[in-house]
Amino acid sequence: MELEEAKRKFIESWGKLGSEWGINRTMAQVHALLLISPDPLTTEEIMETLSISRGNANMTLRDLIGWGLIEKQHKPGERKEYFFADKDVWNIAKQVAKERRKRELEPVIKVLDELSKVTGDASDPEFSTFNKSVTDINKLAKNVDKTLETMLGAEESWFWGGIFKLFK
Amino acid sequence: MELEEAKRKFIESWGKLGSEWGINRTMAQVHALLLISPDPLTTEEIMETLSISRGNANMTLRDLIGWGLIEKQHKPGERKEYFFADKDVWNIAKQVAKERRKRELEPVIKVLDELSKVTGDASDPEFSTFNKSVTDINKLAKNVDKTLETMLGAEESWFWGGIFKLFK
DNA sequence: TTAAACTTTCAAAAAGTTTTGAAAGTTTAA
DNA sequence: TTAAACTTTCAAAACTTTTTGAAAGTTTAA
Repeated sequence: MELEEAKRKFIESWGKLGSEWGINRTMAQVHALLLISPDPLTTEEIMETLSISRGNANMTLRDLIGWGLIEKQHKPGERKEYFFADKDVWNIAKQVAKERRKRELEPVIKVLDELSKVTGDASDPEFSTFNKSVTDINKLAKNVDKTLETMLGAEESWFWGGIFKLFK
Repeated sequence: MELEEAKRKFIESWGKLGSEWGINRTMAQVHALLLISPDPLTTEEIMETLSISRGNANMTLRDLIGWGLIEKQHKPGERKEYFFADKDVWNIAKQVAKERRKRELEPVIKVLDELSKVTGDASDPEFSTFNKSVTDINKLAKNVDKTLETMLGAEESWFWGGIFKLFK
């Protein structure tokens, strides 16, 4: 396979994976493009390469900055803004985990905490089934949350040494 | 909060979380409904409770069976099919992880393996940046894959004992 | 100042996804 | 067999999300 074709394929696959995991396709594609670019790119270049509009490029770049996945860079003497991606996949994974935890897991835990407080007649199957499922899910969610917190906090814990020893 | 309101809220929240993670809202809601139902429900009852059409209910139930999250049950002397959800949250998490691994992670690894094979001039920044990102992501993906395999295979490994000791 | 170079906004359009519901198909009991 | 009871299908409609592009806004150098 030729390099240009491989690049296209990489961008396409990354976009598809993103959309399957609830991240919009364009955002994942822009991220992929920056991941394989040795140098920072301008909005113009990104628009061109991916055939997307100015508005879309701008919004997507802002979102990616919001996710902590890319950064702006200014070149001395130039007005244009350049964008580049952090290339450390471990940082990327951490950043995504961190954001999803904050944006999605935390609000759900808040609701589950409320729902866990609902009281009722323990001999009523309607109540006890509801209560068991809610408290079980709440426990799991809180454990995942705590585990993530630990994982994301500790740079090189026993945990990472154990799980990802083949990788780092 | 009253039980009926709490049930509604649980179904709504589960649906929202599902859609954020790439699972269709109705599917997550039907799953939530069955999770808090002490008894199996018919298609009719599900349609009614969630105000969805017959077609939608049928498709969604089939999908949920495909994900291994719910099962059909037949009551002796009755023609209708009843549906019920596995209530063990640990099984649910395992099942979802298993399916996503198969449906999404595996195809991506296949593409990454191919892209890793692309050869080029190591002194060309275009090639070396592409190559580094692809091989790094490939390594991470394979590690996640292996880790999931281990986790999902071993019922009560050191891993779960360690990570989820507060939960089980 | 001014105007060129660039970035941001947002309403409307396009694209993508989900849902509907009526019709077709299947199964069962008699 | 038949027909009632139930399940499945799928094209069209509704809804949701994403994208566009032109206009407005901002910054900078002279």
